[in-house]
Amino acid sequence: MGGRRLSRDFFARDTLAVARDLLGQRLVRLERGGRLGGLIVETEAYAGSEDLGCHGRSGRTERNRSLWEAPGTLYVYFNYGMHWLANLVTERAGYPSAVLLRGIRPEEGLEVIRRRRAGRPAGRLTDGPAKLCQALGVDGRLDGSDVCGDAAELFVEAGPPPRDQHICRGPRVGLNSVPEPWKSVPWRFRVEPAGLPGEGPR
DNA sequence: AGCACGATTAACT
DNA sequence: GTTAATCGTGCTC
Repeated sequence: MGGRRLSRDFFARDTLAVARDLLGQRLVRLERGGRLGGLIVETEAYAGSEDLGCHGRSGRTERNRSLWEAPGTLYVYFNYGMHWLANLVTERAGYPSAVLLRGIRPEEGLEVIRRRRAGRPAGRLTDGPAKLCQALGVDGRLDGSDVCGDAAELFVEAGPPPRDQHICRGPRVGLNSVPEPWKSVPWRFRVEPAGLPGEGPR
C-alpha cells in the first residue's frame, strides 16, 4: 500500500502552483504503523513577507520559524486558543511561504477519524483546516517535521489530478483585518465534489 | 506583567 | 447571519 510520495521538488515551486497542484493528492498520517488520510480538496496559498495575510509578514518569531525552513517542512500552529492548523512550506528556505491544508475527503482510517470527530455528520469530518488536524491527530509536535523525509509521520502521495474545470478559486477565508489587495486575492483553491473519482457529488 | 488578537468551529436565531 | 469559546503569542507599558 502507498503510492509515490511527492518529492521536495514538488514543494520547491511557486506557492500558488503548489496550492493548485496539491488538490487531488493524498494526505497521509502514519500512526503506530496505521494509515489515516484522504484526498486534498481545499488549500490556500500564503506567499512571502509581502503577502500581508501571511504569517511571514512581520518577520521571524519563535512561533512561525518553520515557515522559513526548507520546502517540504510542515508548519503547524495553534490558533483561536483551541485549534491546530497545518501548512506545507513551499519555494525555498529563507522565504516565508506555505500552503494551508483546508480540507480533505477522508479515505483511510475512517474508524479513527469518526471517533475523533464523534457526533459530527459524515460530510463534516475533515472539511476545515482545524477539523482535518483534529481528525488526523496533527498538533504542534509535528511542527517543523519534514514531509519528504523517510521518517515522516505526515506526507503527501500522488493522487488522481482533478480537471481544471472542477477547480474553484476564491478569496482566502478569515483575513478580516488584512489590507487589500491581500484580503481578496483569489488564492483559495477547492475541488468540486464531482471533480474526483469515487463517491461522486455529495 | 498585562492585553488584544486570531489562516476556526459549533451552536445558536 | 451572529456569536461564544478559549489561550498562546507578540507587542506595549
